[in-house]
Amino acid sequence: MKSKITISEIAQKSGVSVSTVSRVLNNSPSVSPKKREKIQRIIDEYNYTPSVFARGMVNHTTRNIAVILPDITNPYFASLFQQVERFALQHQYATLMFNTMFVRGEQRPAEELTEADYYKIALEKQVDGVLILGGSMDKEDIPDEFLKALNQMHRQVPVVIVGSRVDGCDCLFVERNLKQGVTAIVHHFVALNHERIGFIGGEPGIRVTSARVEAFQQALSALGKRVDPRHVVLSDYYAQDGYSAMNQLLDMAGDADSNSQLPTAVVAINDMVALGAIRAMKDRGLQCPEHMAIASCDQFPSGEYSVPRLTSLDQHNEYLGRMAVLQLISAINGSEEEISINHTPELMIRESCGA
Amino acid sequence: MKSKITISEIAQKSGVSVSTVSRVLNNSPSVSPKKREKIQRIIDEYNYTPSVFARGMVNHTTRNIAVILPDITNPYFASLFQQVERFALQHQYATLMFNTMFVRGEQRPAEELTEADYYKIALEKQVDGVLILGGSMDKEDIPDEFLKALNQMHRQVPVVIVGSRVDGCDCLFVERNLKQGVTAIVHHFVALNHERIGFIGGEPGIRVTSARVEAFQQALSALGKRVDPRHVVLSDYYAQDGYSAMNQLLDMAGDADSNSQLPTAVVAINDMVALGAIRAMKDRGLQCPEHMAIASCDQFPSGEYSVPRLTSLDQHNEYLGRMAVLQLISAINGSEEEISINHTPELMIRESCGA
DNA sequence: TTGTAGGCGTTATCAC
DNA sequence: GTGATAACGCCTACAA
Repeated sequence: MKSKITISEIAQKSGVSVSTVSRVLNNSPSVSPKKREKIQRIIDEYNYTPSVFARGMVNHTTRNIAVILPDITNPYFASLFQQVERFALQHQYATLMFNTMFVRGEQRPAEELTEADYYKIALEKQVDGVLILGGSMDKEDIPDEFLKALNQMHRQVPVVIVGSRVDGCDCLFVERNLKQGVTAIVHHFVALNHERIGFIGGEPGIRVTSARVEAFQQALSALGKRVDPRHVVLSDYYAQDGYSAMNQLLDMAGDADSNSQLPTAVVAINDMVALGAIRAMKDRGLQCPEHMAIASCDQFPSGEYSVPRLTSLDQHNEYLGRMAVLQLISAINGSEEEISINHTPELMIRESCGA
Repeated sequence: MKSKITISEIAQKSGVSVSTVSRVLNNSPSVSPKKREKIQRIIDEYNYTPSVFARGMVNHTTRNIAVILPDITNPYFASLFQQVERFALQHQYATLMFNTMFVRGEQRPAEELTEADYYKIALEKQVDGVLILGGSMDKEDIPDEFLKALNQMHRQVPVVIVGSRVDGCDCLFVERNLKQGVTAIVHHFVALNHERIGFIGGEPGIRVTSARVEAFQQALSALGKRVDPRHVVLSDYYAQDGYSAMNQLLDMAGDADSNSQLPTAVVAINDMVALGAIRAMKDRGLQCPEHMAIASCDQFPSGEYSVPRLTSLDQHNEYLGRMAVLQLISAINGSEEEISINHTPELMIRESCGA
């Protein structure tokens, strides 16, 4: 690492004091135009950039934010994160990303870091703010100690959580409208004359999932239909989980008394689950949507190129990511208020729903 | 941001000097056990962590690395990056991620940052090392000025590039074996008695693509077969590109004289392209693998749950990511030598190849 | 083994 | 409008 040029060297070469150089660096108005111009020339010539360390020492900021999420390999997080990184950079913030890998428990890193450990690491990195996407934050029962860690972190730096609000958590929230989209799917299915509708995928005990299941049941009972509890099969968020959930559903057909009771349509928690489910159907010689219609709650890229093309919800992740960053930055700048967002998932009707 | 406790306060509370505290912080041996223990207790009690700024001021390191890649939304980069982040953290390095979004030109961020701008930003962030995955680095003709930026960056901090070596670039490289996997696919197809084999997807002028196309042609001609140039349709790396490439291929069937000349098997640059191609076939009433077999060069998660299940190459990205980080860290620690890696893609035979 | 003191590169607060 | 100078929190000779 070549030792960098310092502000005092720039000052010398420009024949001024460090304070004056510092002034042009932070474009303070009180510098004479000619000096300013000369100094700037020298700065450019030597390709000087101020030391982040020295700067940090005095104003205690890094211009870095931390983003903590479970699994960047999951398209939902990837698309959200992409926007976050981009908009943060537009505001001169770089993004430190932490992948907690708390997916299905089994994938935990060897050292057994807990999510709270990640909070601690982020704090040690002296980031100016923390953005949390999903993860344990979204559990139905958040351990007190976890909540405490969160609140404590928020006392040090602003913390924005993309997810459902938690009682007793002081962090800022950017909430998705979890129910509206599901309701739209249900209405769509009912309009298509489906009588028995199921729900597959999503981890039980996680609020993204339970909120959607609840919306699913509410929408149905509002229409005077009831849900067969056997038609709700939760598992997790990946293709293999859609595969296993659909298999469990189809296994019911073996029982004589439930033979004719299979759902004719199912709501999948996301596109990957939908794909896995379609795979499971195919393995039993069943076609989607002919034998069973499917619509998913979370559109992933290229879902429109699958066979069949997936009907799903566009959650407008670009918008969400942008809003989350805006919220974080405004909090970093001292604002207390929560930005209210207008998040409306959009039903993209394609083939898998049979419309 | 609550003002943090400092080393001198810890020193006071422990009844020792700052140097002694500093010694236990950096576990220098010369501290008496009892003092060490007491100091450590106070450190823990007050949850003290040294200021990264002050530390950086003296040893000029951040314990941060930068990862620069084009598009985290692309599963290839996501899986690579996931491993990178994880292994870096195991070595106490946090990861600053930059998503250049240089995908298809059109997606460039509004401010029109070039990749060289990202290098500059990474440098300004004073990272200890830079990891570059794909991007302009992989172009066939790298502009001189770009190469210069790269070399200049490497003079400041170690730069590791995951990709094909570039003449005149001093950075460290972690190279994938681009050809071996393609050859395996070709051999597999030939063993399946395919006479006319095509290649779809991948951006022309990009070396991942051209190296594979070349390997494809070499493998074929080594077997005494020749490639119809019309059967090589390059486009890009996404589903829509597989879709358009396959359509272009199928359009040939319209020409009377080339009617029977369609390939009976194609190699796709990756799973997404393969999926798009299968979609295009379906739209014309064609089945994969019955009408045309497909195998891809880059396996993505859940490719085994698609219809048909995709035959593709497992590039062992976990291994690659780990090696890249190891290379970077060893360079940060002053090692000059390149780690030699043993990268061997593995053919995963599933359904789309028709085996 | 322990403590003292100088310096790392900025910004901010003063004088001028 | 400009220039000294004192922090900022840590590490590392150097002294003891």
